[in-house]
Amino acid sequence: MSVVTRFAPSPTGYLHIGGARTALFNWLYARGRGGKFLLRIEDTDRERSTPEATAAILQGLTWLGLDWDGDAVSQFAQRDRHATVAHEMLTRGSAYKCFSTQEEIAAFRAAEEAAGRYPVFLSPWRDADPSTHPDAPFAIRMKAPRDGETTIEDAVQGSVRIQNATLDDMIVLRSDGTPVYMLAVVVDDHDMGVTHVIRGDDHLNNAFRQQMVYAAMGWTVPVWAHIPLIHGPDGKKLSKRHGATAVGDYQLQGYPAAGMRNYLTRLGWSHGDDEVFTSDQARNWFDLSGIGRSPARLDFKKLEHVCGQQIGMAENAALLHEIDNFLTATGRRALTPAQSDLMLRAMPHLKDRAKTFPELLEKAHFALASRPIVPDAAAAPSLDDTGRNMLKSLTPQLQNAEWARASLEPILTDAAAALGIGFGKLAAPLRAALAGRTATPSVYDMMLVIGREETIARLKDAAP
RNA sequence: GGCCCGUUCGUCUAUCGGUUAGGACACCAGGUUUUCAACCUGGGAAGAGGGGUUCGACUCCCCUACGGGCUGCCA
Repeated sequence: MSVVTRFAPSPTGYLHIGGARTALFNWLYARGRGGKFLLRIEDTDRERSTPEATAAILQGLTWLGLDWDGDAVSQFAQRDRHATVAHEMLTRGSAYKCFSTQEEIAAFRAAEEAAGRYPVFLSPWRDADPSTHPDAPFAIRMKAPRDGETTIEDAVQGSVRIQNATLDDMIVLRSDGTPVYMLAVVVDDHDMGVTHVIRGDDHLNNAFRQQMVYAAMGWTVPVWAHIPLIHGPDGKKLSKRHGATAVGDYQLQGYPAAGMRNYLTRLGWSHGDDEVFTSDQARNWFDLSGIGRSPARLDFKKLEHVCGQQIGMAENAALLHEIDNFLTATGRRALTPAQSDLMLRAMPHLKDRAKTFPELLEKAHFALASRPIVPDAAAAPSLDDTGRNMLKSLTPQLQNAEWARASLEPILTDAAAALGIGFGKLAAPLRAALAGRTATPSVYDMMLVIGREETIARLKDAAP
């Protein structure tokens, strides 16, 4: 049996980090098994669903590199099919027409709660004769078993059992003829051939009722896998006050998608002691059995560490491409061809020193800036009289040097020795002149990347 | 309130009855160093509590505590 998974967000806002991880798990599971990963937009709540939200979700998935098979399916578009199934349940006797009004039900609930009881509404129409109300509006309720128990075999949580008596007969079709989410999910999952339902823990309780719909229709129940939710650093449910909860926020802050994927994959899932891995490894290793049972907290420090590792592992050209996208996404000017060229040559010296793109860009300043190089506040003090004099005596020696690290190194170390100072003292003004920054790659690497002419020109700019 | 789920270092986790309870991030100390990043060495740091079962429990069972989820003609 070929694996089919899906991600089914409701388009009521941005792509939440928790949703992103759910999508990632589904994607990983399907992609690692040559299966399909489908996308369904649960837009049946017409009040809250917006096309902007749908676009934001697709954009977030795309940025994360989670590609889906086929077009995104609109749940709302399937409403007729859902209604047909509800009526079929009626025909099969696994559902019935309920003429109780919402007011009656609300009143019942209020009374039960006031009496300190748990309000399970038992419709009086379950076994009544519907022909007594030929023209009255009705909702269709599923006829759920009243006794016994229902068990869910969950790939993460194990066997979960519930007493059927605690469940009421859920509505599957509203009195206005529209289907309810609980029915729509089951019908859609069945129609789309979904074999594995991997979703948040918050749906675990829903699975019981959904499983009853599968049973009523004689459909094959998918493999359930309810994964624990993500919590904020304080252990509470992740919310806006914890800072970034939208994947778009992370993109804008310059975290690499590969790092996000790696971190999110490892959050709540493990493969022995492996912490940093490639996408191929993630796909090959990912399995439902490695998913933990308790909620995990977001740890930004570890996220950054993993991102740093992923930047270091990335191909130079791919990194440059991502930086271009980052610049565009944050509304900044794209790199010129000349800047891209220098950036590419500088990349080997940059990618091991940065955890995020802004950090990498900052360290790439020497390659991106053009003369005259204006030192920032931290670098400027190095270009005092002493510093400038050092540069003045150094410049002529570079004029005819062979432009390779092996020959530049003795020149600089000898120069420092001649001045009776440590190399660090010489490197500071050099760094300030070449980059205008204090955090940069090695001075040798910078000189080699920008070349002799540019190096000497910058030194002369700083110490005329 | 009821039902369901969970609980190993600060955090993410390994362990699937027998380990000095391992790794990673973070932290502390030392080293290296050309800034940043990195790197090397060392260190502190955990089985929520209580009962069982067992020769032996982090591991299996029960209770309590705490945390979370659900409890709609929302999704």
